Amino acid sequence: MLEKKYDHKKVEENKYEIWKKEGYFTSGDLEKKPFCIVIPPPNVTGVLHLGHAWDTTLQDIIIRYKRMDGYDALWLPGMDHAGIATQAKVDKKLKEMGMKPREMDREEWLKHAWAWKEEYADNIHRQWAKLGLSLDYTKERFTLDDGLSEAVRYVFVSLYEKGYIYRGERIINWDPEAMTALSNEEVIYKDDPGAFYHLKYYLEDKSRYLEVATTRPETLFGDTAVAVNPKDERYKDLIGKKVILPIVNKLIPIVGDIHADPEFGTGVVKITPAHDPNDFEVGNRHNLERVVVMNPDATMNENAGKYVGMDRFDCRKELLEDLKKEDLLIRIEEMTHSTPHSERTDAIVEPYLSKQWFVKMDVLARQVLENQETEGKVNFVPERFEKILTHWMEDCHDWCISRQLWWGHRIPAWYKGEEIYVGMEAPKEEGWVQDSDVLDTWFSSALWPFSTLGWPKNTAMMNRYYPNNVLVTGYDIIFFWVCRMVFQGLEFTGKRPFKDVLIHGLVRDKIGRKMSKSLGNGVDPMDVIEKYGADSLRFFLTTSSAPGMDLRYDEEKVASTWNFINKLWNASRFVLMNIEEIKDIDFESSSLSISDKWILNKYEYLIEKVRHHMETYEFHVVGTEIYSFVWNDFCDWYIELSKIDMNETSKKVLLKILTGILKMLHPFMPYVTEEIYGMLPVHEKTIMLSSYPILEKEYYFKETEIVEELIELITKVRRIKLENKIPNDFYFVYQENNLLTVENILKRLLKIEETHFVEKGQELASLKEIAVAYMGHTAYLYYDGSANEAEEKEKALKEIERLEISIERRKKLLSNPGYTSKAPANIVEKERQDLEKEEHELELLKKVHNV
RNA sequence: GGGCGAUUAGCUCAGUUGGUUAGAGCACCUGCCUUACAAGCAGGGGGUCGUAGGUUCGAGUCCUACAUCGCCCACCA
Repeated sequence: MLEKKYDHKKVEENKYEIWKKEGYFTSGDLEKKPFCIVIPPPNVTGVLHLGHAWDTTLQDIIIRYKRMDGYDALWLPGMDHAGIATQAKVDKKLKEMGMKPREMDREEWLKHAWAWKEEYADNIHRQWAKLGLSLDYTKERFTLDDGLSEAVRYVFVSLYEKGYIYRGERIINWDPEAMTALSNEEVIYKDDPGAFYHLKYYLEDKSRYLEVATTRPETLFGDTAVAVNPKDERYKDLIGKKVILPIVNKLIPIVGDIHADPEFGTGVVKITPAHDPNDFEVGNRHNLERVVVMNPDATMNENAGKYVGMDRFDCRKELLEDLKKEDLLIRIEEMTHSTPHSERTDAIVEPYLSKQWFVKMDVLARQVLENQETEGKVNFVPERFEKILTHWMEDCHDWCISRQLWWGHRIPAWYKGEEIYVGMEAPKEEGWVQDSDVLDTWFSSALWPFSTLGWPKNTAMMNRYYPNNVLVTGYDIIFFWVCRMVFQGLEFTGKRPFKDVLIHGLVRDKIGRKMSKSLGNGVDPMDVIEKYGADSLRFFLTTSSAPGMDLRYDEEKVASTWNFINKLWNASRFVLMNIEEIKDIDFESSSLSISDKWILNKYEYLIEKVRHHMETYEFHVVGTEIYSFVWNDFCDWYIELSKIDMNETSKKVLLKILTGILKMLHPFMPYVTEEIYGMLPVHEKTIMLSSYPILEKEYYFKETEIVEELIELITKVRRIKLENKIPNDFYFVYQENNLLTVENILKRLLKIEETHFVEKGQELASLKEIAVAYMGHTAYLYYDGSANEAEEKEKALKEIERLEISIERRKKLLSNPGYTSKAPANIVEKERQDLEKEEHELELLKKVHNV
């Protein structure tokens, strides 16, 4: 027997270990149809937050549903080495231990990094277990393991051979703190206070100067020209002449280039080809020299003259002083300026000329756009997120993939003098030196849906589980990750990597702010589990918002989910108390009572709705449907009705429906459903592997309307009793005989005394009368008391008025030929029926209240 | 500059292809320790669906404009 109160700690103890030990999570039954989800690999940098809990629970719900519904469901776990993020954390830790990570031997450093990885992987495993995720650990992968590293090398080599990977000097985003290149996606623009510094660039003959505005004056050491628009009448004549670069006193040309916008500022732009992507292009057009003025750590280099060795911002300050002294600074225009920051280190990113590896994106992107026009497209749920993919593909720049880091996949390129060798393995001859850089983390993540299945080998797993059925992720990493998986998947497997992408939003705090470390408003899912259990957290996370929308974390809602589970717990307790001797759930339809039929009917509709919304990933609808069925239909009405005449059939119906509820709730709340399921007199070894409820059309009953009528009648009488303070020894007088068939129900649920249930016609003149109209029928209460009849009459009059208005509207509607001819027939028919019903109700009410 | 989302009860959110009386949880009011559950039961109140137009027999839902809030992309000498 169940305890009186639901205890989530007790319920959730040990179950995960058993599931895992028994191999319930393990996929591979070849008799069944395959279904596969590959987990978005969390970074081995830290702990999982509520966003992970949400993301993974969604996947677990899908996987558990499919597993129960007869699929060979593989949910493949794994983690991401997260190059720059992990390296930063390992470095920080080493520094705290008093070491100098950047001066360490690379191999030595990597040992520390792997130790870190092991520690954090354990941590993540523990959290996955707490959440109850049914991951197939026998197939777990890590982005740096041998197989995945081979896939990475294979992809690099073959893209290189196809000409889609090249090495070149370009302006890239340089993170001076991590001292590595970044991709465009790893740069975040923030509005910072800054200024436009207006400088004087004198013409060679010093007859006049050009006013040049810049936000980064320290880059002037790298200026190799100033540009004006060739159509700009103000400066047209100056093209070809020279100006004196301030402070440096070097002559640089004035070039005519469309990059200079006559409308913007003074219309004169300084050109620094080594420190600005646009200037780089201008430099190419005019064969300008590229002068790099900074070191990798963003201190000034020897090209900055006396400022050499200074930090870029110290240099800016001092340079401005010097410019002022020489009267070369016209003014400082303060403004907020959107500055690029490194996503990981937050350092201000320096556009920087550097030799890096790139993926040429044009052909790869076009393939994706073409594929999205076909049947084999990637389906986004909700659909609107497809635009993020297509926009990215329509407007993507070549992808800088080399990173000046140690933690990652080493680039499979070797150099000997000017020669380059790119291959899966190192060249055999002597003298080749491997590129010291590693690849962008997203380069390996992009292969995740298939590299985890053994690709590039032609494995059985690959054949069986690829493409994946669905990918679940947040909208914030669509262009980081989803886009890249799609183009790599198409390029290397010829297929989309996954059929569907289910997109969810971000978890926010109670007042709508993004959860972040700096705000300190983060919520640790492990704390929530401690307080309310994983089942409550899971149900809350997955049923509280519509697909694609953000979610506000609200502890009260988690608590309310706990209450729901407690309700389920107690309903189960009631059922179990009553069905001990039941050994099967087979019953004859002929033995079903009207209330049995009513609940079975509702139950079948529930299965239909739940299955439909599970397939379309509308878990919030599934949640609401089950919630209201359990609480309102099953607990409030059916259980109460079943108490009146508890017989073998109703016991079996109770068991059947409870079993179905547990199964439908299992994907959402695996622990408590397993606990209760195990106590049922009829069950399999685990609910996880039991079969999901299927529709049984024979339980659609049409003759259950009387129960609906009863519910309305009972509700109305309860209100009248409560509002009029009518004592329990009232008389209930029914007008129609069909109420006799449900006499017991009325007596019990309305607490009518045995002798007080009487047919219309008996003389009760000494008592007061209140009429109850319900769904076109009437019943009466007679009682000895001082209730406010006037008030009841008032209510009846209000009801009459409402009915009259409604009838009037319906009549008008039905006499409108536009409506009757254009609206669908079933809608019009329903309108007619409702009109008839209301007219009948009105007539009755008027008669009863002598209006 | 381009795109997206939101605006519905006091709060947090649902609301399928347009269909009549717009739902839930929490909060609120009234009465109950009724043998599964007081973290509960029974009953109740509360919304001119951001604004203004339009389409339609019919609009929370579709179209146009506007307002407010938020997000993404691009640009930013």
